[in-house]
Amino acid sequence: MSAKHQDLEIQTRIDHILARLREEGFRVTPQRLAVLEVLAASENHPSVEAIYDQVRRRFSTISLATVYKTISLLKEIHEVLELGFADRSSRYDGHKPYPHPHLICTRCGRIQDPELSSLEELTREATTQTGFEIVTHRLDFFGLCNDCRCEE
Amino acid sequence: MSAKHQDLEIQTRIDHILARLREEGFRVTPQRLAVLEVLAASENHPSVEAIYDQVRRRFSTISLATVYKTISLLKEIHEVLELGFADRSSRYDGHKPYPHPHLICTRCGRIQDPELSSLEELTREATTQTGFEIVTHRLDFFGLCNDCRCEE
DNA sequence: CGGATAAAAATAATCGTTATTAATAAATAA
DNA sequence: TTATTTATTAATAACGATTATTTTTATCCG
Repeated sequence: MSAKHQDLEIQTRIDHILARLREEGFRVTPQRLAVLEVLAASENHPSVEAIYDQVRRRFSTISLATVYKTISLLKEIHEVLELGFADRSSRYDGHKPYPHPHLICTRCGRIQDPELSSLEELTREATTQTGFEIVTHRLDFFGLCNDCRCEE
Repeated sequence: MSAKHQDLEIQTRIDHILARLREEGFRVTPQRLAVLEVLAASENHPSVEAIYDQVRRRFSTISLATVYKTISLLKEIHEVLELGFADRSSRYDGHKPYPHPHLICTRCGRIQDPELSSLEELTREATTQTGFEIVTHRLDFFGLCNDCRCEE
């Protein structure tokens, strides 16, 4: 994928979220724009701290609370996906704000999105077996990514 | 399953964990016994608070910190599975202390264990697609259990 | 038993997140 | 445009679940 094409994709995503904010009656402020720009541009499911650090480079006076509030707002309008982990840390996905599987490298922290065609079948199996009406899910695989596996 | 049979199963589980504690060189104290008895008897993936409340009925002087420490110890020797959720709450499974799928009712909080045969296939798919060496996983389905679905 | 030392109780500290409040700025009306 | 309304921000206090600390107690093993 060319750099130009990627820039376009990012801008499209930003525009979409801006439209969603207006649509829901929320104001578009420089702080919100800065946060969602970081989320749209980031390829690495950043943490709140990582977002805060990035945003501060261009917006030195922004408050950490504002970052939290903005992320919370984006969650509310379903434009960001929160990945909370057992160790109480959270990472955020601003690209695909709907449930999908993740592969998490326990060595370098990298998070990758696989396309798993058999997930649908698995959901069906769970439904028929238990009588649950399944609304959403969360699926994480943990292990070593290709790079870390070779370095060890 | 008869009540007697269930009692036997619970006792077997308790004995196993006690053996594991001794094996690892940890002492068996009345507090630890009380906590793991609750974990072994509970069918409902209890929270720390729920365990604390149960234990206190028979052991009124036990400290909350002791409950935390005991659970942490049982995690360490891989005899309890912690399920940490995005809202920072945690529930504990003392029956199957290895990764397995869960169905969580978002209305009543009930947690059920399905047997999903296609999970193995899914893991294979993730491995071949990404080059990850998968070590463990976490899979939760959220929705309405059979009872709650009918009551709504 | 008795001593070494792990574990428990009580409580203080920690830390990520949320709530509060006064100041600011965006939207709207005049 | 300017005034007015009200959402949003910044700064910081508060919160709460978990962890660390310290003193006391109790288990284990010879």
